[in-house]
Amino acid sequence: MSEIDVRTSTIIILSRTGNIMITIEDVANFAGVSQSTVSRVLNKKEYVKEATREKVLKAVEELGYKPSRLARGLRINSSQILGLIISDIQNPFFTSLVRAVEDVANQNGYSLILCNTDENPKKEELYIELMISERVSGVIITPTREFGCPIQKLLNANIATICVDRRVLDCPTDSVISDNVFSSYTLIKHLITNGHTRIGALFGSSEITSFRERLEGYKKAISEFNLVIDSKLIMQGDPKKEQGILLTERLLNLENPPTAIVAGNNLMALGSIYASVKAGYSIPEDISIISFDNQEWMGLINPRLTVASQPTYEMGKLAAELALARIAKPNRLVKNIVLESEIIFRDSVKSLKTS
Amino acid sequence: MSEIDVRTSTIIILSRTGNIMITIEDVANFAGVSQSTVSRVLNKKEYVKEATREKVLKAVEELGYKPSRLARGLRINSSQILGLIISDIQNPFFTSLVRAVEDVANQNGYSLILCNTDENPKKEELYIELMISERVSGVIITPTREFGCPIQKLLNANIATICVDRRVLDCPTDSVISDNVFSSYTLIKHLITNGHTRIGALFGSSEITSFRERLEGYKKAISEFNLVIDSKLIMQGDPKKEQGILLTERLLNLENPPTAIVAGNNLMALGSIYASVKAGYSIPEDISIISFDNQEWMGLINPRLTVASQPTYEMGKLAAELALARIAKPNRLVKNIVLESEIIFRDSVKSLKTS
DNA sequence: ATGAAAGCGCTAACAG
DNA sequence: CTGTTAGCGCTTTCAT
Repeated sequence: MSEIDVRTSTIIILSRTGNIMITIEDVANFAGVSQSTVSRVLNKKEYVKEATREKVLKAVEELGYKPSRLARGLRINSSQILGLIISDIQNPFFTSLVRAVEDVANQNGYSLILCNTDENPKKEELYIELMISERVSGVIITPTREFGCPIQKLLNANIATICVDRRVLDCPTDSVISDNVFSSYTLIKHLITNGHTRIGALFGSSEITSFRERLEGYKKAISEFNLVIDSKLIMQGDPKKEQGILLTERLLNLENPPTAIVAGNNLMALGSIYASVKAGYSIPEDISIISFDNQEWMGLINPRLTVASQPTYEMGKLAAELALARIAKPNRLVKNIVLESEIIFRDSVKSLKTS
Repeated sequence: MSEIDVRTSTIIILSRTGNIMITIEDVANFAGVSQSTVSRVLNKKEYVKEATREKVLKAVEELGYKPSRLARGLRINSSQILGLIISDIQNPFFTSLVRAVEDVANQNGYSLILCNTDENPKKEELYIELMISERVSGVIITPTREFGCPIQKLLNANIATICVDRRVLDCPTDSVISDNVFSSYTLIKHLITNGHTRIGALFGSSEITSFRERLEGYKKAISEFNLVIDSKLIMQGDPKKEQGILLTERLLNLENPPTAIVAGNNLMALGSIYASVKAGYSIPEDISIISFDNQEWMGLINPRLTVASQPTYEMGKLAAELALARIAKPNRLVKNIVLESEIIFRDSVKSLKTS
């Protein structure tokens, strides 16, 4: 790493001129009106004589006035900020969700504060408290667990709270999730109808809605086809690449290994593919792999991965809209939205059926 | 899509209890001290008698007091918020950069506001003005162009401003970028030493630092080896997948097509691979492809992609640290940091040399 | 249609 | 060591 200073401090000093933040008072003085008048034209609530309006607008323009959202927020007791608390922005699954929330937020005059919990309840609690301190108008959150989240604190602080991708079951919040049970069930059924009877599963903790429900879908399919649910085949751990690798290795080393593996999310899929290839298995010849969370690269690798694709942008969009709706009407009925996933059938499943 | 109401409005009403935001005054009254004392123990600036301190802390705990960052920010004239203005969070290149900024911000008691410009100067200006309105302490930005960005506005508003991944050349801001010229040069040299003489290039606009410099590195390598710079081989457009596809198709349809293509970023690489495969070319047999911005999937596809990998987390981390440093010392010398990229040689380049 | 004045919740002199 | 007081920049009655 190299560090280069390409400019001199002289230039800096020259550039640091208009340091004074200009306020509503400056605008009022400049326009020769009162602060209330300025406020009125800027918030266009009440009627102002056209001539004064123009005077004010000109002053605003001239002085480059930017109202302080801090002061405004303090006064009206609302920051016009939305908080987004997700587990990890580095997980591409959350990326378009974040984007959607940001889009909706900004279209409606809200700013977006972003936080990553890393599935860590301690961090989650800290961030929830931060949101209260920031007096955000709403929070969209992927809670770390279904019971015992400090989400009630947000509700008590009168902050519109929306769960996304996951739910909490011990307090009444709006939520938007995807149809995890059904999509998991469909995925597993696809495996079974292709002749697979021993299906390894890689999931995150069952304290998290999505993984609990996906496991449920898995079991439902297995039972429905009168196969045995072998607990040795069900692996649960940190839903990241590393655990994906580790748990796949365990699965592959089983006395009676699976012929197919379902990965609980894109990161575990990544790990599972790594581990399989590294162990000398070729996909889908030696092992079939399916996953949740479609990613662009999954259609690019060989073989192209069969996955359950969730409408992540849509989820984020709806969550943000629910937040705005609850801000507008705090006592509206709680709404729990479930979105359909799309199963994308590609080439990572081998048919074991002898035709 | 289905919508299910699983809870009744009764429960909601029951849960909406402690709606009143409790303030420093409440704490002071509860503890039987003045507001200043409460403020003092919470900001641990001055000394407070141990007994009073405990009284206050107990009151804070008891009442669940969370100081309003709005009020605090207004008073001390600093929001303790960092703004991050990037082109698009959906581009995975920015993902770990965002993560890094968020990590540093929160470790230092700052919140993070996120904005996407989509390379749109209008949106960029809007967001810059929003940052001023939010009275953020610092802004980290990937400017949409090297000249004419409204970044001076931030400087005038006395907001610490750091450019990341790109620079502006018409006002003095700190910056952290990667060594685009050199890494591009190295990548192209690798192609040339493998016998490639006609190298197609897919870059974004030269108004953007990274693309301008990568093009520069490209030309430098070509010239150095006494090859001709053929402008037909140099394509520039929106640095996204769609343009990656379109421009690759043009390249492939040239009368005298290239034997290798360099993609200016991960999205163009994605498009280029798509287009090549779709046109029936196999990589690297028929066409060699290299790219910038290493992504996990690039080591997973067949062939594994040769790329220049930038230390994105490190870039974000340094940018955030520069922001904090400038907030602490507004008149420090402007610092421009250049980080080394790592060239990862993999399998997407075919040797044209006959041995 | 506009101005005066109060106050949102907090910090920071300034006293004592 | 602690309390009193005066704002930070804005919105919002209440007058006029």
